[in-house]
Amino acid sequence: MNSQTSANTSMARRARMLDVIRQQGFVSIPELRDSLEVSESTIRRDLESLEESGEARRTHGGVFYTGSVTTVRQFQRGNPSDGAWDKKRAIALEAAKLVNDHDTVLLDGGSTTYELAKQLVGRPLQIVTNSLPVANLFSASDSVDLVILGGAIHNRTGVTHGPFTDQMLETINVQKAFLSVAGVNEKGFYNSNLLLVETERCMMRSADRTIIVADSTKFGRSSLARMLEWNQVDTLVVDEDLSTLWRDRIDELDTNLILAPLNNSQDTHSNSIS
Amino acid sequence: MNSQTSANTSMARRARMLDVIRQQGFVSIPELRDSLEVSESTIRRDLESLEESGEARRTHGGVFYTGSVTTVRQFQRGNPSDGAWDKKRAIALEAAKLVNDHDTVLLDGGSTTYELAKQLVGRPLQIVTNSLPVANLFSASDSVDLVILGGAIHNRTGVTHGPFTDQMLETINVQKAFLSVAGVNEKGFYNSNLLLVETERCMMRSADRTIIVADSTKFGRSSLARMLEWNQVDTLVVDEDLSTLWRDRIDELDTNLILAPLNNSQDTHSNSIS
DNA sequence: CTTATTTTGATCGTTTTTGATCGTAATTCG
DNA sequence: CGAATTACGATCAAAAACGATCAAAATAAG
Repeated sequence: MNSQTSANTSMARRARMLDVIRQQGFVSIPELRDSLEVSESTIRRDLESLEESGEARRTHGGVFYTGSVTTVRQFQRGNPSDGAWDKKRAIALEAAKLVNDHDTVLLDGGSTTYELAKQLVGRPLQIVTNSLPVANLFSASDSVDLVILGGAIHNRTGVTHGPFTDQMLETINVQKAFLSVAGVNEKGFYNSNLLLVETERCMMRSADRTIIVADSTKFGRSSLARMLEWNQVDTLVVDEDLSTLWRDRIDELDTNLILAPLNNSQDTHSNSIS
Repeated sequence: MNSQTSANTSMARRARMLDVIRQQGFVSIPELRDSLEVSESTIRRDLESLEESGEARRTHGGVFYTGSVTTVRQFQRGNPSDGAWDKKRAIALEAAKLVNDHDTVLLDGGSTTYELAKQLVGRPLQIVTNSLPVANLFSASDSVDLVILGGAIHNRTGVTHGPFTDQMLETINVQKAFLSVAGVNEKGFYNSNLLLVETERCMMRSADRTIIVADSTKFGRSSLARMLEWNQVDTLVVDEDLSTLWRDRIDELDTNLILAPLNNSQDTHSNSIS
């Protein structure tokens, strides 16, 4: 009941900014300037920090919302439980380099592919996905042609699967398919659900290149259903914590291995994605 | 503005300060100075101690309350209340009554059908939809079997359409389909996009009953593409602001008309946020 | 009543944040 | 393919906020 925008600090401003971005999906900088009544310079600076924390993604002409799941207000102190998250993000950065503009890309569900999707927002691409969260990321974007694979939703994960999905995949061809896994061992790649695995097999058949994204903790683990054999996979993107044992093993196969560097330094200004 | 009678000790002041901080979530130092009528230096000192005890968190420009489990303070979440929004909600309430438990229901995109979807969350149903926002509503629900119609995403609206969608609809049968429209005139029902209209025709063919939800402002308006004729529609749900002219016209057809009462009571608190 | 200790308020130099300007890069349009 | 327009990042000066220091007022003790 007092002044409406009394909270005139950078933090409060960024919170409001993020609110606007979330609501609209995409906002231009002049719009934000009018809406928040600060200079464009300030907007740019805030956006820089907002992008760094992964909550938004800048492009020429504005910002996309990529909303991290962490709605919790966090100060500059690092979250202790981010070990695995750093790996996923590093993998996503490397995997994003494998994608060229105007590619047709298939994205599976899963947290790592979701991170990859966040990196791809704003680029001119054709995206095919069976993941509801991934689809939400791109749905506001003009630069992306988005195709959703229909089918029944798997409740926990928010991905479609089943005969509808598989049938639709048969008539689709993509250049690169990015798949996630629950486990990797010497026999192949695993996931936890039989129907999902069947859908992922269809994905592989629809793709010219199959790329697996998996953090190093997945290695040596198996799961219920075997999805793919080693020789069916073209490229594998893993964080550099992968043991030398596995590196050597993969060397002997004709699967490409890409190791994603884990940037532990707080060098945040050098990462530019073109 | 209150009496700061004899309780002018530092402890009492800090207690009041914390009260203000808790209430507002965030306060600037000048605000606290005005509110407590002491100098800024004193405020700073108090804040220092308050931060040390972990009850508040200072930042440049002010203080955040961190006292207990931070009720994540939303700044302004207010949706600018539309007049039309009340109508959509009234229509949604009536339309929800047409749905029985364990029905198979098809939901089109659009703001009115979205309101309907919100009313259906939690009920045991099979839901088929081409709308990304609608799918998100149900994706976390255990009681719903959710099927998404695949296909290309129409950017602005977040619904799938096109040949994939149509093809998938051919193999699907639902009991009731709820469709939204952009306009209604004496010739039939209109929407703005040709491909979307084609998809909606397929929806109608897949449904035993076709139900149109449209608020009264849509009547008399046409749009680019005619979707359906009057005789293809079983039931029409409209708010009670519909003119008598249109009521009489519809009376002469064999389309069921359901008028949704507009509750003018301020029952705006029942909208729940997932 | 005087003195010592604590608390408060004011001042000043330093740091952070902000807004404007300008050259460069990207995008659009002809 | 080149020109015009728009958006971007870097730089710099002004403004705001901060911490530290010191004097004045209030409180407590001798």
